[in-house]
Amino acid sequence: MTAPGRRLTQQDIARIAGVSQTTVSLVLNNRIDAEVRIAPETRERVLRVIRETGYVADPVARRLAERRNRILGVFTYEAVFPTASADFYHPFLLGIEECAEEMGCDLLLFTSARAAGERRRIFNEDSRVRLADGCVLLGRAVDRDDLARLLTEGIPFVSIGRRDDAGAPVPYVGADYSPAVRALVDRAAGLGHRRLAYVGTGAGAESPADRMRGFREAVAAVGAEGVHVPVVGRTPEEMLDELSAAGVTAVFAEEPADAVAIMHAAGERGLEIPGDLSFIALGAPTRPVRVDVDLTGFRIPRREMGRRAVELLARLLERGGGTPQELLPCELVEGSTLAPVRS
Amino acid sequence: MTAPGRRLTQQDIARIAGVSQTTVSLVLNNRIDAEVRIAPETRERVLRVIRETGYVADPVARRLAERRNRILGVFTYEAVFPTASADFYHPFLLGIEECAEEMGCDLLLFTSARAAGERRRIFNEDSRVRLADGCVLLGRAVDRDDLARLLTEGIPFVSIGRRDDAGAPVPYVGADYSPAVRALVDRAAGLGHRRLAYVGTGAGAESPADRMRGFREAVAAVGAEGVHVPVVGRTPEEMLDELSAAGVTAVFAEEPADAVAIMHAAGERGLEIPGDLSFIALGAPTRPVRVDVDLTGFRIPRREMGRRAVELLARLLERGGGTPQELLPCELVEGSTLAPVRS
DNA sequence: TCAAGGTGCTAATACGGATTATCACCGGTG
DNA sequence: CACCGGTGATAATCCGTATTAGCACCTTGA
Repeated sequence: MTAPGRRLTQQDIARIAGVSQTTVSLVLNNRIDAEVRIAPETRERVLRVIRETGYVADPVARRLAERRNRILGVFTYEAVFPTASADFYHPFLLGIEECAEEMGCDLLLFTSARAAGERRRIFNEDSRVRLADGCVLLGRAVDRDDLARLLTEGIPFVSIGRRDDAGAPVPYVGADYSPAVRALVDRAAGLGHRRLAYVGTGAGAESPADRMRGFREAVAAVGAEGVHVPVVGRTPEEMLDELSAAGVTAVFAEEPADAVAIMHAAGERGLEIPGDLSFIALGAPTRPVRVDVDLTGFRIPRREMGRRAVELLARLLERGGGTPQELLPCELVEGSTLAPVRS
Repeated sequence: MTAPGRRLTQQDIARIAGVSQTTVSLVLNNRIDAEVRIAPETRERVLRVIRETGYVADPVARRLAERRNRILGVFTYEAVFPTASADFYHPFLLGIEECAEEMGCDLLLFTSARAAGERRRIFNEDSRVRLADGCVLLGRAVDRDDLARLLTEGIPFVSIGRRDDAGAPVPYVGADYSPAVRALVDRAAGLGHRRLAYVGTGAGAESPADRMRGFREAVAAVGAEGVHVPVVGRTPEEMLDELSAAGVTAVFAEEPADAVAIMHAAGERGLEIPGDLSFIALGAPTRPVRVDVDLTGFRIPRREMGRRAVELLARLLERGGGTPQELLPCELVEGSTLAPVRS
């Protein structure tokens, strides 16, 4: 039926339908401007050939000529289908896929982006970001230089997760961590907690920084005392020691997995949770962990963030201009690990 | 540094360096064949301009000139990032991504493939399969007509999962279910089981049919008795009734989730597992299920299948021709739900 | 009978880079 | 001095699609 070797082109369609390549292009793009006219029967004939042959325009050529191919790129610094953090990224991708599907766009995963043995970079020897109309960035730590370059090169993109300026404002859809953390601190304070701890880095990327900021502000506002317990290179037991020594009654953990680990250590020491010690998880686990309690905290609207990012990207592509920046609210999760402080 | 409006082209570089666009291209591609020569000083001059301007070749134009995308399509009949069957498809995708990454290919997810409200089809009004160099097919039930059309249109593809001929042989990477099931039946027979049951459809798609075939052959070979217990529209209790009535001592379940459900029902009736009733799971769960026992059965080499599919597709694209068909062995899982039959 | 105006389509070109065919030049030969 | 082979570069094309300018052809009206 079809020639096995070569891909069908408009030229082929034109030849079969007995018209010019131009006509095929015009029919395909439904150009019925006053400028250009195609007789209904010609149009039908061309459409029939297209239907019969299953012709599809080459997206590359299309992109070269038109600057658009209805392909949205998805760049992730980590593998898209990882084993470890699958649960964390999955909802974002779900949202992205849903929205792309609704908009009739295909998704291009830049899996080729890794320079041999190294970390993925958006711009490697022959970066292919431009194959897509625009792209969505996903990943905990987005390279600052990559961001800057995306901006200066004018490549349309939306980052999932708030990003500070990188020479210029960065378009993003983020989770509004600060108010969520503040609300939880307020609630803890309302339950009598006066010595609160923030467990985590609280810095580095924007999202931990946002949480930390919310924590500090709220603690100051309610006149409580807040301590920062770093987590890198320390065992749950060590952290628990520090918490106990500081007389902390409510633990705010950046990473739920840490909360779980410390809770476990606390349980081993005979502490009751939340009676003796309350735990608040600030987000979703980024490493695999068995969560068997109903942690108090908030839900990162990951799926919605994915959707929104694609929506904003689409808007960027259509109308251009502007630097969309949105923070989506996190929904509080009641849970059962926050209780009134023991008198 | 970078021109704000337009992107630099080879033409620009050529103008600045005082050479032709051809020369720039030749220098860039390091063409030092005997055919083409560039004087060292000219080459240096061009390279300097490139360095100074930060010029990078437009990958789109590049792809147009070569005849390939280095884009591999991934077509899934269900959403790629589903909530329900995530666990089942994930390993395949993991393998696909790994391999694509190693080969420097990007992955195109055909998210646009769904006709409004309907099931996904490869060929809908404006199918975009041809966007990619070739594609990998994933999904339990692959549409027969779609397969046939892929074949007649000569679109390079590899199916994950064995497929029967669809007018012509279909390229695939499958799991070798039959021998795996046979081995398990042999083992059960060796433990004294004489009345075995196959729980599942055992037909429809190729993979259940392969399992059923393995079951039937092995049962016949060892001179045991095999019953087929259909599963559609029946409760675990009903199936358990049938199993008991037939005096079955070993249950081979196509779908581990069914095994778990029936085991649960059996437990409720005071049956001991595997003392009173053995269970063998023929694969991985395709619906979310809480598996708290260590099921005897086999492991579908999903990740390997994903990898292999991409490898074969790559080979198909390079050398062309041939219809690769491979079945990867399933690794037996010892587990703890198969025991000697009670005397 | 010829300009005016509309209709239906196509030739030419752009997009940015890769490739092929060709060309100008120079020193050395017969 | 005509010829030749090697050197260094370029003009011309091509890849597949979109767009623009323009060309035949047909009707109408004067």
